[in-house]
Amino acid sequence: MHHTAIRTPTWVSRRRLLEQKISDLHKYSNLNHLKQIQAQILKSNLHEDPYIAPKLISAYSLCHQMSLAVNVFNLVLYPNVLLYNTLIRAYTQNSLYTQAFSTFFQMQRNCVFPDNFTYPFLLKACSGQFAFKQVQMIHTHIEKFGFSMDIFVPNALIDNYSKCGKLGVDAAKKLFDVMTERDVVSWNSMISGLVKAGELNEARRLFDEMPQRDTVSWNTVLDGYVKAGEMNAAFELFEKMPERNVVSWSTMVSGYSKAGDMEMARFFFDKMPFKNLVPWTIMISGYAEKGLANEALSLFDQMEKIGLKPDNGTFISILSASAEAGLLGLGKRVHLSIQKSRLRHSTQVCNSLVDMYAKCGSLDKAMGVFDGMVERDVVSWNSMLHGLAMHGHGEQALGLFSRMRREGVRPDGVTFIGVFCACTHVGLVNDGRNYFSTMEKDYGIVPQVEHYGCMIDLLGRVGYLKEAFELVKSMPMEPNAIIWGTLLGACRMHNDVELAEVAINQLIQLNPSDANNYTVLSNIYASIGQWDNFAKVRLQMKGTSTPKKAGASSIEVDNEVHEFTVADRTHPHSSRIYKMIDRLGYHLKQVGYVPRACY
DNA sequence: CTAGGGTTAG
Repeated sequence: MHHTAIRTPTWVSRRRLLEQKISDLHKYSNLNHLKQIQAQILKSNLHEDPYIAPKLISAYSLCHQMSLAVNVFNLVLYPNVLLYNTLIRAYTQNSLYTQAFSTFFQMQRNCVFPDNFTYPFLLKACSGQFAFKQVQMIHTHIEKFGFSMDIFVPNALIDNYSKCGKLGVDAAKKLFDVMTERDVVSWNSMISGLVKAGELNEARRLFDEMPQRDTVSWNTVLDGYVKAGEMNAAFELFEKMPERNVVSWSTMVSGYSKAGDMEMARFFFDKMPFKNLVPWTIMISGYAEKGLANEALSLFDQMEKIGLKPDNGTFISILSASAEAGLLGLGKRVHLSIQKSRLRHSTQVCNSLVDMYAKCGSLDKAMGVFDGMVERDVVSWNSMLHGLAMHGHGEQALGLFSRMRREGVRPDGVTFIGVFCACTHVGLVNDGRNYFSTMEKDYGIVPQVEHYGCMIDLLGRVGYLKEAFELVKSMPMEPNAIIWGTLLGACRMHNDVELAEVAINQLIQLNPSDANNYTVLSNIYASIGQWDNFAKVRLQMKGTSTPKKAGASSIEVDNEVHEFTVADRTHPHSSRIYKMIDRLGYHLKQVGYVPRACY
């Protein structure tokens, strides 16, 4: 060997060094480190390098820094298919499906053609995220380019189609029927779509027709029975299965829990040969939903004791159940566990915490979590806004809305529901009307039936019944039962019998089998002395059935939830409770409260 | 492809 070794030119070594650093990026996910490297890349003029730019985008994507990732992308003058694929994948990794979708079309506008990787990134990672029309557009493009692809693409299309409602399932069926070659995944995806659409019989027919079935096929049909609440049929199928995995067992646990049979759920849970986080989550959330805080708490402790680390799904699921049932104690316990975990800064988890605290009435704690968040998305703002509005802090809620706009967060349709809810609670009719008229003009949000509902409630409550009714008539969509119900509520408040009759008749038309509506209508006729109409309605009523379960309120005392319905005397301290209510009623009347008139 | 999962008027 010569004593003077051949030196690598500096730019090559620098490039190699950078490449090495970039390859190691995923190990650190350290943002400062990343920015340093990007600066070096820019200095070396390597940002257009078809190998380096995608690596950098992926690294930023892993750090959830999509705006920085997009910056890298925008620096490249002529992005190629690899770069587009990387960006699409980065978007899907960060749950930004709309952006992934538009990037897909942007690449075609720029005459960069999708390759065999583009569709898998788009379809697989976004499975269940696209609306029917979007899947249809992707489908059209695939057919236009006429790729000769493996079975993966049609399978992914069926999967995506079958996750967007009835229309989607029909499209999936069509595609499934024309496929010349099908594997077990094609069948399973199709069956899963039918199960989701509630077409259980059709799903079962296909299942029986399959040339061969794997455990997924069995699990899918099992889930179909569970979703239909047919636990006996589910049990029968479960016993027939040639092989059961953790999903099969979890499906059974979930089914019994949803059916309210926690003993059977626990029986299956205890019998499972292997448990991952999912059955633990199902079981704990199941207990929580039913208000069984102690059972939920002890199981949560047990899960942590055996060394299982809850993931964000576990946290979110249990928190949502705690919020629903008002279990502040359980929620606090979960919060403690979150603070100790590496998920303490997860936006999704914090959003659930905000919602839980707000729904449990602990607004200070909700605000504390909200203020401590490193990154807030629109859901965070919506949760906090709605929490404030729900508990009567209308002004604070509207204040939060202006803060949201100041910080440059784009409100969405849900935000406005919170805003209207706040206006309703403070009685700010003019503000509500203003927000309603500007939401489309200034924010590009087309009012949906829900927004009309809020406005009708707002107008109706303060007695602007005519205006509320005009708004109902002006709706671009068919008013649903909730709209008429809201209007009816307003009529009740302000004793407008005529309009109440209109509303209730609409309700009966929409849902002729609901006996409740006939009762209300007959009471209206009774109250104005139209006894012939009263008799007519009572006669109509006889043909209907299904009295609904009475609405219930609940309160948590010492980790135990007590539920109450109208005229409930089942509680052991019932007489003391009613004595207290009477005293409260007396005091309320003293200060001028007039109970609302009821039909 | 199958089991748990964040905000939504009355």
